Amino acid sequence: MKVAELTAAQLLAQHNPDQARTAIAVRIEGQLLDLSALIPEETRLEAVLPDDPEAMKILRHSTAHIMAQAVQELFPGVKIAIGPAIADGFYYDFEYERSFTPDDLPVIEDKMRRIINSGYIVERQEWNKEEALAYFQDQPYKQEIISSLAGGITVYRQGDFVDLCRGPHLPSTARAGSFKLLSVAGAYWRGDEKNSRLSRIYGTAFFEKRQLKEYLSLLEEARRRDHRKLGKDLELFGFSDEAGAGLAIWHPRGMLLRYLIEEFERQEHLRRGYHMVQGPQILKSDLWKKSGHLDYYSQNMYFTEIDEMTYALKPMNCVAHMLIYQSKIRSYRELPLRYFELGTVHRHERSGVLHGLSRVRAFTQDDAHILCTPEQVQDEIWGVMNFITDVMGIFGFEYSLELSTRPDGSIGSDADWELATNALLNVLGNSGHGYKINEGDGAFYGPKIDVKIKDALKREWQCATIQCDFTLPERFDLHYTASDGSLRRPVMLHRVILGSIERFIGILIEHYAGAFPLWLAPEQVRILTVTDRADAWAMENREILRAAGIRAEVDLRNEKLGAKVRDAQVFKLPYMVIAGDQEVESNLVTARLRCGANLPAMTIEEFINRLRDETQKKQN
RNA sequence: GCUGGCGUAGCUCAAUUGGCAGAGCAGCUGAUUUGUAAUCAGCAGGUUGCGGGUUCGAGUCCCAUCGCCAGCUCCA
Repeated sequence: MKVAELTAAQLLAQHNPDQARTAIAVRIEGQLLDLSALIPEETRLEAVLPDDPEAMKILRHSTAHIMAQAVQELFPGVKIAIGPAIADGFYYDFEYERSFTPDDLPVIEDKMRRIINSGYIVERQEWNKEEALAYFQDQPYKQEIISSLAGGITVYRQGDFVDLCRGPHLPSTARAGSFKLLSVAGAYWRGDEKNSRLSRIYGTAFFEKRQLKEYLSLLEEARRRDHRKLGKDLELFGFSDEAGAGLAIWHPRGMLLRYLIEEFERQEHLRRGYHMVQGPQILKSDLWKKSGHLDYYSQNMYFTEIDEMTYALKPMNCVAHMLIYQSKIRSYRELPLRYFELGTVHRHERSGVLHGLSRVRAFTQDDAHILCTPEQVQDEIWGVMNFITDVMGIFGFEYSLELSTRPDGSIGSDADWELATNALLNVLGNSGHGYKINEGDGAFYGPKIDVKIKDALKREWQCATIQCDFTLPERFDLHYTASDGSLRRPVMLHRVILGSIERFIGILIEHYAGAFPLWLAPEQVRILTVTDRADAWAMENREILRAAGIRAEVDLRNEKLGAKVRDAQVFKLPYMVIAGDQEVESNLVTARLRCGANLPAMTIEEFINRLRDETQKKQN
């Protein structure tokens, strides 16, 4: 008996008329399908409604098609490539006689609105290869895609515009929501710079206008918090054309912030049984040959000649730590050995990837190398994991965990990989935190856990990482004497907590929007005088605060109080102390918080105690 | 590195088709002695990133270079 076939829309209308009106697509056994698809009448289907996570992708992908249609109508002869939905929106790649510019965007948007208002039915069709190749004869990118596909081709038609697509799509262009085209950029066909260059237009779309507005204001907020902008405004750091690209220059306020973070790290490491060490900036090339960096990393290294001998600026800190381990015979009783270094490394990053403090050519890692027995590996990883959790908690970051496992072409024995991978997995399992596994994404020398934190732009940054290494102990022929007198090979862990101090500070600036918690504020208190009658009182109290370890300054300028408050606010200083006739008279402190609130008058001792309490909490 | 865009005073920006490089803030000087986000006035500030070229004349056009921005790619 033949089963009647209906479109998904018809079937939905029969069983659930309410949903049929707002449905974007349907889901059948987990598969997304168009409302226009023909399906057997008795199929169980589920409506994909606008609040469904999949609906957003469909909307954005459909909006990309609408944009392609608009571009094709506005710019005859344009070649269209691909246009997928992405995390926050969509893009479409085009090839045209000129690059698109931001000025084109409003024109395209207008056209898109017209297409949406026309309410074209979006129709799914199945073509064979020959039909598709013939139809897209002027579209080389589509031809290439068609040629690479096996079997039937599905296309979507809306008005006169037909695009190759797997779908699903909105049932009509009228169902598109609020959208905005955001930027134009260069891109390459299939992401390969050897291929022809395309002009990419990025946009975003939401079902509700309110959601679009929220997203746009989030983008605006992200721009406002950009660490490159705040770093300059708050006089933290700078760059100089004369110094060179990707080389940060730390100004007094930024250096103080950095010092506070580094000092915090030193104390935390000492507390956890690490030894502080330091290697030189340049080491002989032969040593890099031994470590393997010359073979695997030399294109990123800087070299120099001294006495006819080649040296390299260190791109990583591990090598010197190997030499320290090797400097004497090691017993199992000494292990684990944890060497910690705030190590500055230099890497020749490609010029196009440099970005503020996030990607630089010289940076400092809070690097440690742990050498231990195989039996100790898991405890050591667990210790590092706790360390990371504590530190992220102090800075108030959310983070995600990823395990990267053995890649093709790796070195080390199966047993080594199993031991290390299991140790990492066990720690992740006990962490109480979800994690993702990236199969085959580990380094060739060992598996690793990466910790990623989110910044204001919701970009994820890799900070902490724990990596097992099977090569270096081998290459440096490290061993220790075991309890039975035999010589054994130690296991080595590389790990960083903040990763790059520079990048971490960049993230911190955006995280706090420049308003650092008290313990990190370079200038914690500024005393603002109302008239010069308070100058002596202000300076005297600055000294009292400084003696108590508080970073205090005075503003004695011949300005109105309002102007001084404003300047202190612009610098996002945590505390302002007002110094006028009243304060000189009473000898009490009147403090203003950067949120605008005033504290009741108190003695300088009470004020100091308050600041100490707040600093100790190390929280926002 | 690739593609595109950009580079004017410390900062934010202006300068008609190629036709006298300008403003606000910051700085300095003076006045003002001021109570919670900008007191007033004056002065000074530039080889328009650097180097070539076209032109009677270049901030503007061309070439090269350095740097910045976006994206691609990269991040053993």
